[in-house]
Amino acid sequence: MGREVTSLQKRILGFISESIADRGFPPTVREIGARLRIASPGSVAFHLKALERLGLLERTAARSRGLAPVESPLRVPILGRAGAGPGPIAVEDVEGWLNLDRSAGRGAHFALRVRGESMTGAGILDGDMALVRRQEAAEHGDIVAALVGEDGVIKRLRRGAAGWFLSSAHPGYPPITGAFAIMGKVVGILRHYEA
Amino acid sequence: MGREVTSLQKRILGFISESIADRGFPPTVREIGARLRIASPGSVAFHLKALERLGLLERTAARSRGLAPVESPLRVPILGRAGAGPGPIAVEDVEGWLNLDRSAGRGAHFALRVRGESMTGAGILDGDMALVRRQEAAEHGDIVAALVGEDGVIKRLRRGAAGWFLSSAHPGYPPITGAFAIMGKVVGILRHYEA
DNA sequence: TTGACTAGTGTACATTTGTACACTAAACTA
DNA sequence: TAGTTTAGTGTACAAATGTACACTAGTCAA
Repeated sequence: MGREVTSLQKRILGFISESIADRGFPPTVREIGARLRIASPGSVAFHLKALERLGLLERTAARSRGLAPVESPLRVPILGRAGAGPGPIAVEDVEGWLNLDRSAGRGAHFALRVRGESMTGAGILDGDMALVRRQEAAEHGDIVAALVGEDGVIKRLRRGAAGWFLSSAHPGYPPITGAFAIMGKVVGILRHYEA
Repeated sequence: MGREVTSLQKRILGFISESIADRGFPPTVREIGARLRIASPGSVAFHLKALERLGLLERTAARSRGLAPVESPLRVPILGRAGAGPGPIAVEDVEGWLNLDRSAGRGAHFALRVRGESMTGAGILDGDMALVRRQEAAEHGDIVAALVGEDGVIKRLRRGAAGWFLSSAHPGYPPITGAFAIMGKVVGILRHYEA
């Protein structure tokens, strides 16, 4: 079995992601075969085994549809230059894929709604969702979720002469130099515009 | 069949989401039964039918694992006030669930990487991903992805005395009053902090 | 007291499904 | 020339799987 993914294998992986995005569940071996004109289930199994070996696919043995692309199944095409007009998106316009990462659901992350204007200078607005990876420490300059008394806040962690402190990114908000506990590091910001 | 979801049905829906988050694919009728101590597959089917009828579950008939919760399977807990320390997140701290919506993958959306500082005043930074819903028109005040010549840009759509134009949100960037085509409306912003 | 609804058991069955095996064939490499 | 890799067909089979059906039982409202 090869060390590099073939174009057919890429198409198989793409079809699996497409199936998950469209229907909510992965295809069967035979559904893959039907789409990619592979008549024999054994031949599809061969490619799935190769994809698993290459670390591009997780499989659950002997389970129907036991396929999970390692790159998230929630993929949105990232457009490069053009891509005008309605209709399907042309393949040549797709620069890559945005993965809304499935690993975020695995317990290591949580979300915190941002309250107030104290971080607008860093592009974090009131109402944004901060995606936080739980960890007890962070580095100078990281944006973190911290617990100050009873309140969870989103601030930038800094180290000064007097030790660690939390700084805001908006005029009029003084740094927090008192006691605080780090809940985790902010790894992403998600904002939703209504309607 | 009832008009309201029962607590058992909620647990079934939760288990389906859990299965997808953990393994990448939904459970079978019998797997649901095994987890929730329902011995008969017919009984599980009864609840799945009820969930479908209530609009909480999409089903693909006669397909193994043909289950897709309407609320996205990619769920991250949103914490309310407390929730400090390591370890599992306490149920009483969870304010709700952030759904990284599966519908985003269904062809109606694409992503565009934001280039430049022209929208920093609206909290949209260089390098952010804009999640765009494809549509040909938008309303006054909407943030849109538009095509100006060959370039895709993220701007705020406005209507003035002289007609529609695109405005930036940063000093020194003049409005775009020439020809442009709307590619879609920006429905979300996703930012990823590395490491 | 009848009906509707929730909740369940047990059985049955036709398909679906993953996997295994034997075999073929082209392209490339050592 | 022999071996490896990619790519495929066809067949077979046990197990998994969705669905259907007949039946039971408790609760609650009309």
